Parts: sequence; C-alpha cells; structure tokens
Amino acid sequence: MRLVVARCEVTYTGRLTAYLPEAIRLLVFKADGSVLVHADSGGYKPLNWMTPPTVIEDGEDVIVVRKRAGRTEDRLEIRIAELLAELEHELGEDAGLEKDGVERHLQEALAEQPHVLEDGLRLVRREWPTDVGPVDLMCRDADDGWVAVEIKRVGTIEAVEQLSRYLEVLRRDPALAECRGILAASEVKPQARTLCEARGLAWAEADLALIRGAREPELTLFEA
Amino acid sequence: MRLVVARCEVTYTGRLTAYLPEAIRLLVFKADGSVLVHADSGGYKPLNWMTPPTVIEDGEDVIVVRKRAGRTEDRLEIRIAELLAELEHELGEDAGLEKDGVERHLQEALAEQPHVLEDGLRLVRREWPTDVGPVDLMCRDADDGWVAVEIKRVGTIEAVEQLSRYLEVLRRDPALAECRGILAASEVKPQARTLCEARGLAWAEADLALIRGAREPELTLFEA
DNA sequence: ACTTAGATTTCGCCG
DNA sequence: CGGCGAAGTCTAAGT
Repeated sequence: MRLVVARCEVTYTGRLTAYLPEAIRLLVFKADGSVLVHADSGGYKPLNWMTPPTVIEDGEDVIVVRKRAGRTEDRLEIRIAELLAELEHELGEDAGLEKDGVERHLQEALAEQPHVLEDGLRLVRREWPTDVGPVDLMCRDADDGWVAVEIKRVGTIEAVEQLSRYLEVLRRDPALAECRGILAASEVKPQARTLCEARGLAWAEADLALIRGAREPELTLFEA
Repeated sequence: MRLVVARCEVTYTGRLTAYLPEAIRLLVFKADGSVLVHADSGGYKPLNWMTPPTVIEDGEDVIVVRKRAGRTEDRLEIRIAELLAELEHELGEDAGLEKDGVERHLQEALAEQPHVLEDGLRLVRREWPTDVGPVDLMCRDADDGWVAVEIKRVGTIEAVEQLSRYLEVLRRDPALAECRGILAASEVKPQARTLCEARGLAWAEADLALIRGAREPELTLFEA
C-alpha cells in the first residue's frame, strides 16, 4: 500500500465525468490496484476512486488509472502539483471480517424460534418459493392456518409491498387463500407499521439477542 | 489528517457487530472525526469505519471511537498490537467536486430538448406531481396527446414499475386517460426493455452528450 | 428529526 | 456474464 499526500487535481471520466480542482488530498494505492482519493472530511466515501482491476501509469507529475468497463474505458487522471508526503508499507493478507446481526442471522434465529413471533407458530419451510420470489418463512399457526413471514433488518414500506406481493400470489392457491402475513424486522419504520395495519398484516420488532435467548413469546407483536 | 499503519484488532458494535482479527491495516483519522479502517485490498470500502460526529478516545494501545446513534451508541474499538508507521498532515478545505452526467443532468437536457425522444414532443412541466410521486417530465406529443417521461441513469425493471405506477394514477383522470409513457435512460437494461414493450410503454437510450448537441431526433427510440 | 430517492452505489450470490 | 437483493448501505434534499 502506497500513501501519498499531495496537492493535486483529479479528473474522472467513465460512467460520468467528475472534476476535482487543485487541493491537498490523500491518495491511497492498494496492492490489488484500488485507488482512492480522500479529502480531510466527508468520511467513508472517497471523492474519487477506481476499483480493481486497474492499470496504473505512474508518470512524472501525472498518474493515470485506467479500467476496462464494458465497451468503454474508465479513466482517473491525477495531476500532482506538489508532493507533500509519502509512505509505503507492506500490509499482507487481511484476516476476514466477521459480521453478526445481518438479515440472514435474523432469519436463522426466527426459523429456529418462530413462536417468538406468535404463540404456537411452527416453521414449515424457509425460502418457500413463489413466482415472485421466495417467502422467507412459511409457517402454520396454532390453528393450522398458514402464515407467511417476511424478514428484514429494517422494515420499510418496500418490505410491506414485498410481503403483499407474496400474499397476493400465495392466496391464489385455494389452500392458502386465508394465508396471513407478518413483517418481522429489527426495526419497523412508522410508515411501514401503518401500511401493515391498513392492509391487515401483522408486524413485529424482533431483537436478535432476545430471540436467541428467548423461549417464550416476548416480542412486541401487533396484529392488525 | 492522521494516517496510521498498524497491526491491530478491530471491533464494531452498533447496528450490527463486526470483528476484525489482528492484521496489518491502514487507519485514517480525518479532521472532521471520520475514522476509516482499510485493508490493502477490496477497494473503495473500508473494512470498518465511523462517520462524524464522533468522539475519539486515544488511549495507550487502544483507540475507541464513539457515536451517538439514536438511543443507542455506535462504538469502534481499535486495539493496536504494533504501530508500524505514522504520518500526520494538514490538508485544509477541499475545493468542491463537480459532477456531470448524473440523472438530474439527463433530466435537464431532456427537459430542454424533449423532441429528441420523439418528434414534436413538447415539455409541459418538470416534476409533475401525482400522489405516488412526481413524474420527471410531462409532455404533449405532435397530436397534443399526453406523454409521461421517467428518466433514469440506468433503466431497470424498477424504473418500469415506477413509470407504470405513475400512469396508473394519471390515467384515472379522464383528461389523461390516453397518456402514454416513455422510459428514458443512459442505459436501458434488457429486461426493462422487454417489460416496457409488454406493457405498451416506449423506451429510449439517451446519450447526454448527444442530446446536448442534438437538434433533431436521432436517438434509438422503441415504441411498443 | 424523519422520509425519500439517487448513487461512478458497492457487494455477493446464483443462474 | 447479467440479474437480483442486501448494505452498519451513504448522502443530499425536502418536509
């Protein structure tokens, strides 16, 4: 990895064109060909960048980064006005990032303990296929009635629309005509709650840590 | 801006939890409080990060970055095992980034020259309001018929759905019952083309540079 | 403060 | 390779 602090002017042409007037910036050249141009603010996102695979032409006072993008070419041109500091260091392979708490984990937890959503709820199948995509959890309730569960980390209107689409298709099957729907998410947005209630769907905020520890239903569940 | 290359172990807790085992990484501390943890590959995106506003506690061999996130707290804990290199430099304010070619520019260009989409097409209004959101361009054709235009940089199935929703609502008004629809985008995906044609919508691939130079219709326009 | 929509979205999976 | 969906999406703008 090579780090360069320089007063520079940067031009990007590709999917769009972008121009950065001369200013002092951090340039990062990663071992895999990634190039990042960062300012001293506006965290996370580089002002300009190029993801691998790239070809870097390191000229005297201009660095050109190229990339094949379909039939055209992406091009990042860094004109160095003044080199202020430089640092190169070998980093080596990075150990992998372990995440916990993404949607899949919530689905796994709820698949193991569907009863936290509703007393007596039993899992029939995960990823129940329909023509418009798989239903996250297909369950049966205490009275053997069908229940489709859509799981999201954040439950938005879009998630309610998705659940509605599933139910529309599922209910065409006479055996599933009475299928109910539950939107389960770590966080259910106010508008999504309202839309659920307007459409006769239930929603539940499900805390991953709670579910993993849970043995009885203790979630906030609202039946519309 | 402070740059640190260090063998370190990083833990994030907040919206999810994430753990990075000990490895050599680049740490970037920006003047505005942003903190980035980068590996030597996997361009663009940091392995871990925190966006401002943050509070940074710089301890002996552990750096804790905190952030208030609603009622809870986001926390990034960087345990330094070995400091390998360090570089601090004043960058100052960054001159603004100028972009060209984003969706808004395409909308502006087409608003000025709607006839490139279809001979005789005239703009009635940009951002025509409906209860499901604003239609990008509302136009009239050579025969005074209404035409709704949805503009995207990349035209996907989702864009076709959006245009369809607009038309569904617009056509409830008897005066607009015959309103046609056009999806205009720099790039229209194959599936979006198919869906447009199936729904009796037109689509057009619109090159921004061409439109700006254009005086007559020369775009690829497909009427379904 | 919350919501909406765009983004060079990026990224990963699966066909 | 393209299509689809998730993401600590991020970010800016509107309300």
